[in-house]
Order: sequence, then structure tokens, then C-alpha cells
Amino acid sequence: MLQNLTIEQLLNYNVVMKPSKTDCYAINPDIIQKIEMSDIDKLLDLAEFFKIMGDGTRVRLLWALEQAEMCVNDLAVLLDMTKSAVSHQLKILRSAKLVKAEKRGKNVYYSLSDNHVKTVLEMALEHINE
Amino acid sequence: MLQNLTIEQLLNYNVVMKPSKTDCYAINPDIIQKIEMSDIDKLLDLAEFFKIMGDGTRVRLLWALEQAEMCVNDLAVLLDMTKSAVSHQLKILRSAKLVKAEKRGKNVYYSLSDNHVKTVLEMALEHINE
DNA sequence: TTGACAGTTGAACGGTTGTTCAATTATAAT
DNA sequence: ATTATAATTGAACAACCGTTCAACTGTCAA
Repeated sequence: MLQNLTIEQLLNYNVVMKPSKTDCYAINPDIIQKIEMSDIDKLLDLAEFFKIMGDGTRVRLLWALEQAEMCVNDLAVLLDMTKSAVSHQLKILRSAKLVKAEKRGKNVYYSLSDNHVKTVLEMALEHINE
Repeated sequence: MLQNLTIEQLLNYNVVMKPSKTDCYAINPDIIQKIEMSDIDKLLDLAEFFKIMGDGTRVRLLWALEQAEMCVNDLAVLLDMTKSAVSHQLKILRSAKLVKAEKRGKNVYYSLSDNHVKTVLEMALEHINE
């Protein structure tokens, strides 16, 4: 009678214990209950976005590309890094859709995919400066 | 005659080679020269700030504390983590001045140190949502 | 076709990071 | 005083991350 139910349904029956990692009990259960955590997935996406911005090389790349489109060699010279290291980071920025690439002849020119990134950088800079 | 000069001065004399990591030459030296990289230290501070925000646990802690001050046990139950793990992350948030602690009796209550963090979170959420 | 160069790729290395675990401090209650 | 619990701490561990290195692809010029 219980064997065709989903995990969710079994949880409702208290047949399956949801594994809990906590090693303590709540001090103020009433407060916890009022906390809104439904946007949790968006929060994790948000953390993912911050994680990409949380690297000196990538921030410098974005800052440079905000001023002009550039190819890998130019960026490598500007940041005093190897082509390979720059290319690896550009790949990360591109997979996060923060940067786009365009091949012209022997070179690949990179630029910001939209000016949203620019405003985020500027806002955060203001936040730091105060 | 040269032995009492600073590194900077020696560099001007071309006595010391500034070690370069690049493995290539610039394609467009004119473009590189126009790029403004003087705010580089602020950019790195910025990356440091993003790095702290780039963790799911920390973002969830901030999101929860934005709604109510809470002690470690409550946060551990809410996020389904051990007290220890929560405490470690709170320490990081506190050393970044994003969160402040206040001991009351047996408990330590944490809250956002200012509402600046809240606005940053909201702005970034808007950025994600579009 | 050959050589030179721009760029990419994957493996490997070293450093960093988040969680766990065990031990410890501090406060309150019995 | 003793016990129980909240919280912190440092060491240890595994997973992750950025750079390096070497090999490779693709394009242009001779």
C-alpha cells in the first residue's frame, strides 16, 4: 500500500526520515518559521554569479573589455599573463555569457556581451568607495 | 652608486629587468596603451568582495539575517547545517564586516551590519531575474 | 607545402576553500 | 560543584580552482 508512493508522499506519512545534518535544536522556532527561503534557487544562482566575479583576473579582463574589444594576445600583454591563462579565464567568462568572441582572421576579439556587466561593476565600485 | 636606490629607481635605470610573464607580443599596442588600469587595486578589492558573496551558504545566511537577527543554532536548523559549519562561515562574514554579533546570555545573535548588503543582494537578484 | 603565429585544450601541480570532527570555552540551570 | 548546552576553534580531509606546461588546431604568408 505504501510501496508505490513518491519520496514526498512517504515523507508525509513519516515513513521515511528526511536526513538532517543539523546537530542541534532551534532556540526560537517561531522566528525560524517566519523566514522566507522560497527564493533559494535564485539565491544560489546569485552566488554562482558572484563566484565568477570573485576573481582578480576575471574582473580585470572585464574592466579592460569594457573599454575596448581586444584579442587574446593584447589581453595577455596588458595583464602580464600567458595566452593560455587568459584563454582559460575567457572561456569561463564566455560560458557565463558575460563576454562574447568573434574570430577575425588569425585573431579572436572579445567584448562584453552586454553593458549590464559594466553597471554591476560600477555599482559595486561605488559600494567599495564609500 | 646604484646600490642605495629603490627597485622603482633601478627599473628606471633598466638595471633590473621587470619579470614579465607574457609569452607573446601585442597585436594592437595602440589600443592597449589607451586602456585605463589605474584603479586596479580597487578592482581587486571588488573581486575580494564578490568572492565572499560567491558562496551559497554565505548568501543564504545573509538572506536569512536580512529578515531577522538569529543565533547560531537557529541558523543551523534553518539551513540544515552543523553549528560548526555555520559558525565558521559567520566568522568569515564578520571579518568582512558584513555581519555583526551580539552575545545575549548563552546565545550569540547575528545581524547585518548595515542595510547596504541588502540593497546589493536585491540589485543582483534583479540582474538575475531579467 | 612549409613555417610562423594566434588561440585552444587537457592534464598536472600547488594552493585555496568548505565541511567535518574533536576538543575547548563560556554561560545557565540543577 | 556539576551537568547541559551554545558557540568557537584548529586540525584534517576532500573537493575545487587558477596557472602552467605541452601538445594541438587553424589561419596567414612566403
